[in-house]
Amino acid sequence: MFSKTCEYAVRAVLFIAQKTREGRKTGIKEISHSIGSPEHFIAKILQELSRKGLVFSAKGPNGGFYHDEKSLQYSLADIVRAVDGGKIFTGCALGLKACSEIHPCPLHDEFKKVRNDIQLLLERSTIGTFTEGLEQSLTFLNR
Amino acid sequence: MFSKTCEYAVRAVLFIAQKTREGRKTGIKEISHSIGSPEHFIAKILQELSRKGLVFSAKGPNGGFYHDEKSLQYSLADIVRAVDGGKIFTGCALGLKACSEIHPCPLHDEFKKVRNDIQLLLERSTIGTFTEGLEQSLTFLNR
DNA sequence: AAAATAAAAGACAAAATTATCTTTTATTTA
DNA sequence: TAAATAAAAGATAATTTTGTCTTTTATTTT
Repeated sequence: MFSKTCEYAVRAVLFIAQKTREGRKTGIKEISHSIGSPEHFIAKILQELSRKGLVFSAKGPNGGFYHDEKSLQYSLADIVRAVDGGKIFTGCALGLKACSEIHPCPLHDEFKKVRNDIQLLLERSTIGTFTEGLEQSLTFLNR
Repeated sequence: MFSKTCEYAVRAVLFIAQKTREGRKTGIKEISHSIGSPEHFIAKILQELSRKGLVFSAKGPNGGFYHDEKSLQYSLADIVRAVDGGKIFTGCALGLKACSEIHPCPLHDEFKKVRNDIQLLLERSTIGTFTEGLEQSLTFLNR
């Protein structure tokens, strides 16, 4: 569904959001350990998200990644788009570039609905949406 | 969503189904040209599908790929499972192996529905479902 | 100012996916 | 039976994705 990169990205972002809610920054080591990802790999991904303003970072002691209030409001769709692009929301199920409403592939009409459901689901979920479930250990992010 | 291999597979199978309905077999050259795929790549994929009984093949002049009546009844879900496995129907959106109903990731409940919709859609579509649209050029498979 | 901390950046490597090319085997037609 | 046809099989290669390692830069604390 999503690339591994994107899976790690979402998990990391949700973890950072949770820590932000607890009032602390969190470093690469803690993140990679907590979401079960390769350390340098998630570092790269977060560098990119940070360039795009979807997370913030601070160097030096007591540094790490965090969200400000505004970035807690970004949606999971924003994260997915930043990492995987919009293909999953708009692309053809059969990979046909020419597929469109007026020139549809055989699956076009059926898949339209599904893709739209996925997008809506991700658009309406902000990064901050999930901190409570994580806080109470109702949900998890590693392994 | 699906791997490139899977996209080609579904396109090829739908094309073969259409030709079967016209009463003819179709060769790798015609298939690859008609669905816009690399020739030897789709050949490999069809070898595999043929081993699994999802398409049939005949060597020699007037040979090629075709469906029998029974294999026209296979669902797109069968094709997807044969190529990509069932991951898309059952896997965790965040790639967490331990994610389950009783131990859910933050997206689990929301994504359950979407994954199920995708599966239902593909389960209820037989290979033969789409020949008419293709026949009448209401839908297409290449580019 | 020095030491410690932590992200940023860049180079490199492994693995998986996608694609190509050549040879072999089976079948049919002439 | 010979020639032509077409899939099967196997080897190899390119590309993309995923993962690792090392060095540099910025910041904070002592």
